[in-house]
Amino acid sequence: MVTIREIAREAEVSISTVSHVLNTPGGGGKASIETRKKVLAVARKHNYAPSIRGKALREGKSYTIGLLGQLGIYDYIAANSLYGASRIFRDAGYGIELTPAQLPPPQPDPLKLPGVLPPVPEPTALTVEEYQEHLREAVRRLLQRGVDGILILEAVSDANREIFTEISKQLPVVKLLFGSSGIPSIPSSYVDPTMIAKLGGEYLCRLGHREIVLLGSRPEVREILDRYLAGRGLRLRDGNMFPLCKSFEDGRQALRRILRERPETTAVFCYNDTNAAGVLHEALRLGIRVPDEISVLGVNNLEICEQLYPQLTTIAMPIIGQGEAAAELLLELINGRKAGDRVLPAQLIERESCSAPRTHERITTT
Amino acid sequence: MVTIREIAREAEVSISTVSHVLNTPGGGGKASIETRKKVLAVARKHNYAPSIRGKALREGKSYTIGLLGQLGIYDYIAANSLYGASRIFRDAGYGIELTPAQLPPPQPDPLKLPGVLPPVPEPTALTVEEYQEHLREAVRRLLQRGVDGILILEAVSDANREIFTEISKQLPVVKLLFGSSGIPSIPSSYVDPTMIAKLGGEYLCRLGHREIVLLGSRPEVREILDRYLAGRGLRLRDGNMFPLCKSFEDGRQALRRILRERPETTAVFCYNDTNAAGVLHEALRLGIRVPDEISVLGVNNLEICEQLYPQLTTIAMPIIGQGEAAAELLLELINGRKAGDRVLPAQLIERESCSAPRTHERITTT
DNA sequence: CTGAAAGCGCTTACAG
DNA sequence: CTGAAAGCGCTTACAG
Repeated sequence: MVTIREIAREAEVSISTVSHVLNTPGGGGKASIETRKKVLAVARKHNYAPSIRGKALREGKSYTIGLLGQLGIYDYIAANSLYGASRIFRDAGYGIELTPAQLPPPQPDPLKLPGVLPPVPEPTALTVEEYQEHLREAVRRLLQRGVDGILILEAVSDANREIFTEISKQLPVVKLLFGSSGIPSIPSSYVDPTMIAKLGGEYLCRLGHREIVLLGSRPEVREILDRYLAGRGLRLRDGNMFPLCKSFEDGRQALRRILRERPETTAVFCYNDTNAAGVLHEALRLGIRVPDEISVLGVNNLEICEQLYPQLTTIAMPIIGQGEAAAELLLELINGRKAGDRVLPAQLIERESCSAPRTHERITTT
Repeated sequence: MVTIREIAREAEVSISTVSHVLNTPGGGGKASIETRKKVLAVARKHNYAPSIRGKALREGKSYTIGLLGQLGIYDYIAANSLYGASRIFRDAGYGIELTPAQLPPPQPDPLKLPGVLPPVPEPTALTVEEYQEHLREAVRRLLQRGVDGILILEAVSDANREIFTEISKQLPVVKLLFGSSGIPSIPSSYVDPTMIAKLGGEYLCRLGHREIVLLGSRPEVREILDRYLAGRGLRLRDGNMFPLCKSFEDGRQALRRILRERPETTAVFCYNDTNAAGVLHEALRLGIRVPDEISVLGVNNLEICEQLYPQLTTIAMPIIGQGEAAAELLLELINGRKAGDRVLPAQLIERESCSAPRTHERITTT
């Protein structure tokens, strides 16, 4: 890369003048038109753009955002919302610093060849202390690299709340996804859980379902849905049996348990598409017809929805949009303004996995 | 962040001495033990680590790697191999610069709410010229940010070969995934296609299949597999009908066409898990039993394999390992050494979608 | 053994 | 209208 010094020499002016011309787009009325032209011509000729490194040092900021989170780039939703954020940051002249603060991915290498590849640590095996150590180390690196703000891509929990609160005193911090941060100094961008609960409840009621089970939602969603159903003389039928049902495998087991303990169920409201995929998978295995014998509703609208059998009806949310909102929040904070939560809407996507209940046709159970 | 100047003042030494003590871990025999102790104590007290920004400017390097690619973070394989790379870079003191060079994701926002969210451009609609402009802009930003090297996460094509070649003259560049780069100055890390072809061919032959169809592989894989089969008196049965079969939807259509035009087929070798998922989906729809009536073999070992019905037998590759290898290559180049391609092994993962052929039991077609 | 000085690429008062 | 100077945080010869 050519430096400002070389541009100055070739344009036969001082570096001050070069800097000035380049930083006053309109002309500013300072440099003479001739000088201006000459400098711009030389700069264009060399395709010169001021080095961020020099600028950063001088201005005391880095034009870089640090990314902090375990999920990070390894999850469809996180990745796509991050793309949304990256567009906003890019347009504002900011880069995203990825690596040094990145926690391990949620799973080990799909293929381990013993003796050929180094073993990948199993992050699920991390103790709380190890996790916290990991997080602190990540923050330390981010600070050392002088990021201007931090984007958290992780759910706030007892294990990290204190650490996050601590950083937010030193630096602008915004959280992306996973609901509100619960920390006043850390605004968040997320999708309205009330809307998700109501959209799902309303849809299933409209189809005529009265025996509905909810899989793996946060407590507040459950409460909202319960209240909505109560308004129609209904209630959730699962007795809160499945608060932790999240994964594909969880979904499979949940369906078996539903068939055993709640055979009257006509609709399963799965709070993510992944456990919904597990429910569908197990239904296929057991010969339970979806949606004829049981309706399945997901949340997220992942790519996988169209690839499942039957295709999954789900509640979509603006994934890229959440990232954009978070980036806007963080830029607000960096520019010294106040910022509050950004709550985005959801939308129902009808496919094949829900229909009116036809309970009495059920053929198989177990 | 506290600076070296404050450490120096508090330890009552010059900044030179602070820098020296911190940069000679062993003691180096230069500073006195007392001074050393004092400096280290103060540094530790403040949790001081030298700012990368200052160091970078002085040393003429940024300790940052730029990421260039369309897929980037949005794909399971790319994301996980990137995680592998990030670990290596982090341990070497390098960060990864994400945003400004990132091209759009392969697909639009799963949810578009008109009037609520800004529209997301459809990258598939990019013309070659737009794509090239995008790429050049990304490179320009990366250079402006002074990255020490570039990691390319994209297949080399006629549209970008020249641009990539050009960058590799200015900066160390390494390509990750998608086979060899075909550009001498850009080494690559990838999985051995010969091994994939042979593993698949050998496995299907061992099961007794003689009527095999190949879906969506690159030509060289086809050739290798053809040669392997020829050694056993067999040949591929598809007449190269499906070179471009990549997506889920492609897989669905391919199965219908196979049943129509190549009904004798007993095994489908899908060159990725995604089109294999399409084949399985369509088989379910049509009532074709897998593997009883037709065996399906994938490549990649994506998460989805275990979630399909039946679970997909596939050829796995070291995904994180490929990223690690690429990072090592790039560090070699940055440190002024030569580096060649790194070719990694594959491995068969048996699940449920392949068995010995039982063609005569087929019940349905269409 | 320790510190003053130069310099990486830039911007911003300030002087002329 | 233009340029010399200071300084962002660091490291590295060099002098003492």
